[in-house]
Amino acid sequence: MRLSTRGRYAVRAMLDLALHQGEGLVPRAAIARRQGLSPTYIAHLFRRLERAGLVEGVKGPGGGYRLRRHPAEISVGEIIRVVEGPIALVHCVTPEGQKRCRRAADCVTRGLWREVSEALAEMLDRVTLQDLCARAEERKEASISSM
Amino acid sequence: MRLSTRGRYAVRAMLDLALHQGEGLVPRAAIARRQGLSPTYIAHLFRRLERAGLVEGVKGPGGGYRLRRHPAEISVGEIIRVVEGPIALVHCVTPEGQKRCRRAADCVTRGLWREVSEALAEMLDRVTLQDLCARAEERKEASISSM
DNA sequence: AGCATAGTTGAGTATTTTTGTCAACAAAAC
DNA sequence: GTTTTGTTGACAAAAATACTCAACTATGCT
Repeated sequence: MRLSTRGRYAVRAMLDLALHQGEGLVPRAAIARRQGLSPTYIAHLFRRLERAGLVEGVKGPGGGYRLRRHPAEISVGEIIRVVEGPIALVHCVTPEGQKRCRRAADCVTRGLWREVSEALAEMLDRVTLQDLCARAEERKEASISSM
Repeated sequence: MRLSTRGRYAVRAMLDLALHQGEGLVPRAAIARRQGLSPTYIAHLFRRLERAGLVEGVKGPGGGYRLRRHPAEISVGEIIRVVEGPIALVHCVTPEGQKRCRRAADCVTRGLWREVSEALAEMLDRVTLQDLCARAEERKEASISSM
């Protein structure tokens, strides 16, 4: 029941983008360096995020990535769904998964998994990149004031 | 972010045990047949559950498994923790996982994962085997009354 | 005692998923 | 036209998952 690195890296990379978007386009190498990730792996994650309309990649010197929506309009849940698929504790509560499970119709536990999955999705959808930026700011201020 | 079959099978097998506990010891073969699972795989799951004190295995003819606590005292969360480990969206919010992540101290996303993991765990801890039994009964009555 | 029925346990294996890397390519700036 | 940067598909190593097998132990029955 773990998030894979895909989801975690994608959220961290997107947060990095949100934190540095005032500086214009953010190149892959900068994100990779700050977040300690592989540049090419980031490229693959951002390809999905670009197709989903969350980021935009600009080629050429001075190029890089930028968010296509305001950080307040991008939720953690959306990012995760893009790179990991539906937020579901079990496959059979997703539209396609349901078709392939013979037990789906009268499975007692399935109802539970569906309810919990929906609650989990709601939690993740309520948190936006802006919220995470605010947390990062708090964190920074706290470390300064404690000096 | 999926539950593995370990967790799902364990919950289904434990529910099967709860539903049939009035009939005395429930042999592995019966659970396997009803739930469509491999008997030997069930054996391995129940070995963990036995060590955790949730079930008891009785050998010999007429043997089988039985719950060691009342269904109302066994939560789905507990079952999952026994067979899958801590309920956590990311490894770094567990006690051991935290030690192995250099970023743990000042990671902004980690706080989010911790909060969501705790909420998820609470949800799963609130649901007991008895609750699932009640759902199964409802299901059965509904199918009878609709005839 | 001896046989049949069950659970116990450790080792091993096949499959799938995850987590990347590599190399060739495309576009844009200068 | 060269350099910088993103794009894309193919591929591969590693880890996790989902089992199976075989030998063993305990118990009840006749």
